Amino acid sequence: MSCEGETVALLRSGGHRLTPQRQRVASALQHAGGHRTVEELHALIAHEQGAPMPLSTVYRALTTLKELRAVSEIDAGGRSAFAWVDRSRPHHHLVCRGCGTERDLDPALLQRLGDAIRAATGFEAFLDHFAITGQCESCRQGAARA
Amino acid sequence: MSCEGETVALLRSGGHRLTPQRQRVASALQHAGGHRTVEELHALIAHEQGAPMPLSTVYRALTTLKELRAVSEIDAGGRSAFAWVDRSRPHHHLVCRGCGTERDLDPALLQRLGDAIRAATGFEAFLDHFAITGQCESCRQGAARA
DNA sequence: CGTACAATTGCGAATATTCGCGGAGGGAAC
DNA sequence: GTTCCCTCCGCGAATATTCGCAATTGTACG
Repeated sequence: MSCEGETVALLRSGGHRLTPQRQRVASALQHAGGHRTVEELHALIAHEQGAPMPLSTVYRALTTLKELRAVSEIDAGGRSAFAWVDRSRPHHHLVCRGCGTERDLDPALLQRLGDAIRAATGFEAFLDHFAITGQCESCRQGAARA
Repeated sequence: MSCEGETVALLRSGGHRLTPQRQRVASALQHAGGHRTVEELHALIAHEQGAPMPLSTVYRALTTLKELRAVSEIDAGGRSAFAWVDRSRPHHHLVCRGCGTERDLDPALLQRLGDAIRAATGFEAFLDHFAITGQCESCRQGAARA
């Protein structure tokens, strides 16, 4: 993965400092892929990079990266999970409250929402990575019957 | 506020039990209005209802009420806040990451998103009360200049 | 109205997340 | 390359949130 360069540029962009800790957290999340909890990242960092890092530093690095929109936080059923954001390929989740299944949502729909918000209010919504809860079709039918 | 009847019906609906604790938490949130933290609700319950209640019970009642879509949870800058949901009058927030200001968003825009999701996937999105982060117009212009 | 059963509460302990502080180190200016 | 300032890190403590378990209590049923 061509991460180093991207990350460096990103971190520098917001007036934030480029520190090894942030690079390590970013690298861990990029290589792990998908949604990862803080605990998972903490373990990955310790195992795969040789040296451990205090948990609080992982939290702080993630907070900073989140401000830069380099990572997104998603509330995955109680514990929060983080994912590296690929802004060129946004993706979103539909999470069913009934059965817990999760499917992806066409990003175009959310982009349309973003455009509408911008047109109506001048506000630019950050819609890189969203989780929308609701009820899937089969659960809805099951609930209607009961 | 005509709360008692509504709340009773809501609580019974999901196969959940109607307990005094849940009624008290619901009542506190309804009468307080707006977004409230757990700590605020805990204090309100103790003061205005005479008897205190363990914090963990407040958390659990809120979790249950959230499942029933009677309350919504919003991440208000680190600590989470809860609000009573009036499903007949959904409202949403645009929160600027730059200056922190917050404004309401026309619910029709989100309703359109919900309709689109339903048409495309059969999934019914719960869009009663949403917070969307982004950048307001003035902060955007300020950022562009820098 | 009494009984039985399962959901719920209260309590305290476990876990998750944030914070404050003093020292260390990034990076802009010379 | 050196200096200085200011942000950031590591650490431990403070907070916030969840969990386990025994006792309680809604609710369905007879």
